[in-house]
Amino acid sequence: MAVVHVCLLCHYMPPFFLALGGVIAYISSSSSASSPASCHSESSDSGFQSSSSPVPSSPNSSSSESSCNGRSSEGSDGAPKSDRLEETVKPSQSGVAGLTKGHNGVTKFNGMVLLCKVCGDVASGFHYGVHACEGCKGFFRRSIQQNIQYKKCLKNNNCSIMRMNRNRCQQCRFKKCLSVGMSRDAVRFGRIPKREKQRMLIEMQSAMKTMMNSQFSGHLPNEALAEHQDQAPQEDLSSKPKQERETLKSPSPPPSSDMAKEEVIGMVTRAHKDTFMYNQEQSQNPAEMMQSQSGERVSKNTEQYMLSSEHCVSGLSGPQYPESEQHLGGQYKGRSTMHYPSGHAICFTNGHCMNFTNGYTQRLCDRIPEDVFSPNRNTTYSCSTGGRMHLVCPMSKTPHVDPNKSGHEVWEEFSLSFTPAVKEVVEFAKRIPGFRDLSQHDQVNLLKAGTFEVLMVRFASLFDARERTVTFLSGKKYSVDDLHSMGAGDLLNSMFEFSEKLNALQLSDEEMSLFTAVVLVSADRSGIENVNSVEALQETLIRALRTLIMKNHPNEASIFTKLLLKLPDLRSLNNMHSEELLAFKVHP
Amino acid sequence: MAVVHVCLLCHYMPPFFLALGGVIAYISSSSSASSPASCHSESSDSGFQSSSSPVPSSPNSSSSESSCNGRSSEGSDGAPKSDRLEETVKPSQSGVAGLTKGHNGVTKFNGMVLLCKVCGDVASGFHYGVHACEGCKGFFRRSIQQNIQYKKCLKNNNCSIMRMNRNRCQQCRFKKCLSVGMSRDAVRFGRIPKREKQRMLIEMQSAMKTMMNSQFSGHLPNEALAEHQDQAPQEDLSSKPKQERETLKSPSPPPSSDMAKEEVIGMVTRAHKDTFMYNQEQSQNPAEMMQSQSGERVSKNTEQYMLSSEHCVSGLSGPQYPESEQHLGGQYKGRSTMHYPSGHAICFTNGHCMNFTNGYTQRLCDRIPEDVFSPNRNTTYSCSTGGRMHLVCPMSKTPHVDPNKSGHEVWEEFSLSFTPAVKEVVEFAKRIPGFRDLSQHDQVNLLKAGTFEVLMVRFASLFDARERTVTFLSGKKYSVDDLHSMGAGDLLNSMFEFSEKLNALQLSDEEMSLFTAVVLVSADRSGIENVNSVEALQETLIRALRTLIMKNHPNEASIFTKLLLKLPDLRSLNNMHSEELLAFKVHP
DNA sequence: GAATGAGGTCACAAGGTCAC
DNA sequence: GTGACCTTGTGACCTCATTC
Repeated sequence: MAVVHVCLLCHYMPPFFLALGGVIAYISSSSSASSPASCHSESSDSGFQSSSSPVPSSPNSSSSESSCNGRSSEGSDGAPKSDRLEETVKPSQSGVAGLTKGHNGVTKFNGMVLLCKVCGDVASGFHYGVHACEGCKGFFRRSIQQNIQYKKCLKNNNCSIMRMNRNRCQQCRFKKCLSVGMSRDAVRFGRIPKREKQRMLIEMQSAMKTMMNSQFSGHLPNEALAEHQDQAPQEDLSSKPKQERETLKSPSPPPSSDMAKEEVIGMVTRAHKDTFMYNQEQSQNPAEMMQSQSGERVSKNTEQYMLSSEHCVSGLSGPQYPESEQHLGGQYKGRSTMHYPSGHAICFTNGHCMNFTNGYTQRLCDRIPEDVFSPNRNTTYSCSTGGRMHLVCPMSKTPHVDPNKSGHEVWEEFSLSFTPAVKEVVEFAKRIPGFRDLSQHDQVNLLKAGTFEVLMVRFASLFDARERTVTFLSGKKYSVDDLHSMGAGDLLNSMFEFSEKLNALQLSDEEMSLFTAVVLVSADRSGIENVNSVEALQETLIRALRTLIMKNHPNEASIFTKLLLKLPDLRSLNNMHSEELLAFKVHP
Repeated sequence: MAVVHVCLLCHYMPPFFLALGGVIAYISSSSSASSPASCHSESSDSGFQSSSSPVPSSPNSSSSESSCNGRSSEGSDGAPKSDRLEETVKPSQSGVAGLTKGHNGVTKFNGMVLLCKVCGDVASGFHYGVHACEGCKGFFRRSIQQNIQYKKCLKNNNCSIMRMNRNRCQQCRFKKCLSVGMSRDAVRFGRIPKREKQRMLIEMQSAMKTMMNSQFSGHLPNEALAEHQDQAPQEDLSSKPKQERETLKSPSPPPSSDMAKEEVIGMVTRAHKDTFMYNQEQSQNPAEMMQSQSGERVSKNTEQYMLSSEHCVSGLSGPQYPESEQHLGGQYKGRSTMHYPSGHAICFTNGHCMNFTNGYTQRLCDRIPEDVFSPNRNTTYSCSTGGRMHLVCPMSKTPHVDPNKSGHEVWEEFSLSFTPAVKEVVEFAKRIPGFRDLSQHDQVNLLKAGTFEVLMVRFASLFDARERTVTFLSGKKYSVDDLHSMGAGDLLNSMFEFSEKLNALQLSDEEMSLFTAVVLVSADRSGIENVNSVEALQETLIRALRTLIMKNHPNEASIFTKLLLKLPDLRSLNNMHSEELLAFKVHP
């Protein structure tokens, strides 16, 4: 979950290409870390194939670079810079072609401009352990020298830092500096060791090559795919010893397991799409999506969702799944969840929350697990803060509870709002290949333990970290502050944090599908009978996910890791949520 | 800034030996020179002092120095050095086996890397009468050539001089140069006289022998030991697996990022080894370990551990950590842990467990978090099942509670047993590079949330899934059934399951180190102030872990994934454990 | 002739400066 | 306060004198 603010391939050079008169400036705006889409999104034309052959830096080419490297520099100094570039673009005298640096500070590599890891401006060198521009270098220096405590960020502590806006929020800029690794301890004096240069050269070339492949061919050739499939994610193949690389590249044909992976991916993706109507509504009109995030539109979506999903799921549960099987647990009596309560509702308060575990479970599977949890079920369904009743849960239509309604009525209404989503998760689970091969006991337990987590992932988009709002299922948005004033507490904050990070990954539908499947089978296993089966299924899904990620983001394997690291976070959220329920029971 | 708290041989040749599949690298990272307490307990007659904390590396670690020299971050040049190391490991042609020197400047002695006496960096030779690196050589040269009067030290005229910070205070650096004996009068031109070499060889060997025998004879097989002493190192190479040799010889150096990773690996591994005495005791004698898992031996180990670890940690926490810093949280008042209680004790019952969160935290950091959890702390310290009192926790000496003892006494005793382990975790955390750069608040919160999980990993070996026994810290084994009859419940089962899977991975020390570090910084973040910093640190550690896994198991990349998937499991265990505490509170 | 270190060189980065 | 430019080191390599 660590948000890497650099497109790894990339490490230093996250990027897009600019092809200019045959000379390529290799530039990144690493700052937009969270938007992998912006990485490698631009492709140069075919002129730029020979990644392995260092781009010759002829005098005239270099000047064009500087004039086009995307830097809207201050103008006055633009010309001199380009002049100096020319001077410095020459074969390194140290014998390692590649890295050159003008004394004006523009660091180039093989004719490619290295960019500031903090703001994406042109880097002037390796400062405090990071390729950085003069601005960020100076800023960081002042920050640490004078130990400045910057004013609090006025937004969400996650301002994007780009050349254009780097001066808007000092706190976030400094944070970014630290997060990309700037440190007094990381300074490197003296000249760059030959080997280092050599290494950079190789890295760069490999990065370019990879990029070329993925850019021009749309997707990776099978060979490349095979390369990744059984390897743990690597940030950069070139960093591996030669022999190893060769092993990786060996043209082993895609094994049958690969086919299985593709199949798994396809099935899970379809399952997801078929069982997540909210999402479908949302992405139904991409153009519209691009246009705005207007409350109205969302409102329409969510309303539609609430109407449609119920329908959708019941449709699914027809011929495909015999009625008997709908009762996931049958007469199974859930084991005590005392030690590990698994309430599935999404709601966050500061200690009080409704307990609707049973209610929804009942609707969900037509079964009533023996939940030690809810002796008073349906009597304590809402949060009371300062005398007012609130239901601070985005899965409800609104946090406001009609005081004229009876407890039962409130419950019914709320139940109506989240039931479709829960049902969808169940349907989704059932369509995960292999899930239904597990014992019913385990299916139920995974769902009990994991539904909240799946919903959290599915509905992460309801949390808008930038605006600090939560969109309820009615489509209405509420500000975090309002929700806090209604009694929401730490759980809400944590959910926001989680959502923000997850949303930043901008997962595709396919990825989201696989990920939620993994989330589900990774659910807490304390009540699982046959752990090995669950693990085997998990492994299959994990492999599929990895394959998918490697295919979609060959240069950002770390996304896979990031996703896995979401799992403990989800677990914590789940537990916090459960504890809310428990706390409620203790102090109703 | 990353504080390197490594206890090393000392001042001048702060070092430890690394046994690397036959090649011994003699390396140091002169850490805070101000930690004499734990340093150089042994000194050879030769003037080569040996470290009190020798850290043998895992046999398969391929890049020797990088993983152990404690050089910090930038490390860009470390890798090349390591490569050349291998190149230069060849029989001296001068007729005296032993000293060799690569033209890159790395001076080796019998395959051991000599370190700069000033800053601990890798020495390039014998400069001005002292083994020194290129940096200190140049610095000293300029100093005396130009007779520079450096600016007064801004601190106490006793800045520690390490590779990382050697440029921060010129005055102190120069002073250090002089104090270690650099002098224009001491220059030695030309080749080293045979006699001199011979003498050095003997000294070195004797130093090594002493060290091997007294410090960590158990870590190296005897035959390997003999090999090192009498044979030229390159012959050792032949004993290495083919692939490993090739890695070593590989001309392409690991990238700087890898270098940094190697450094992280080295530091974390050392931290782990230095702060996990139970482990050390266990592996002190591999031969014995191989023989049996007899209760008696374990018993000895655990008893030793309980005696030694306390000592160890207090040693660590001496001069290296100013008293003020010992108080991890200072006057910090922990936020309410109501929603996410973080008891750290390891114990499992079916709903009843002692609550010693406060007790241990207090001992741990000399601070008392405001734990809403324990109004009756120290009054409810044990499990009562069927009238009998039990303390079903392997971190205690025994599950049986002496009914004649007062609650306070029982608590004290139990506390004594687990406190060392907890302290060790704290010490370990502090030595994770970057951990101490987090805010104290976050350090404390991570420790609060993660200590249990770290302990769970560290002590997974106490759970023997095959035999279905748990070894308590006293060394005594108890069968699962017995423990269940004493009140242990689901938590115990889950712990068993977890341990079994973890143990199956057979992690090396290095891997274990990195993994526990990852576990710690992956702890629940619901109370974290600066999530981004924690995430950045996590990312660093994750990368290091991945690098390590890839290196050690090039064909089993899935191990990395498996490890990440342990995180949610740990989270669940942690939560179950916490819920035990909560449940206890609810039904004392 | 082969080691081996002093001293030189210069690619580079920290930190200072000052117009903006 | 920012950041382009400048000054002052720093240290990886190189050359060459010195010694065996």
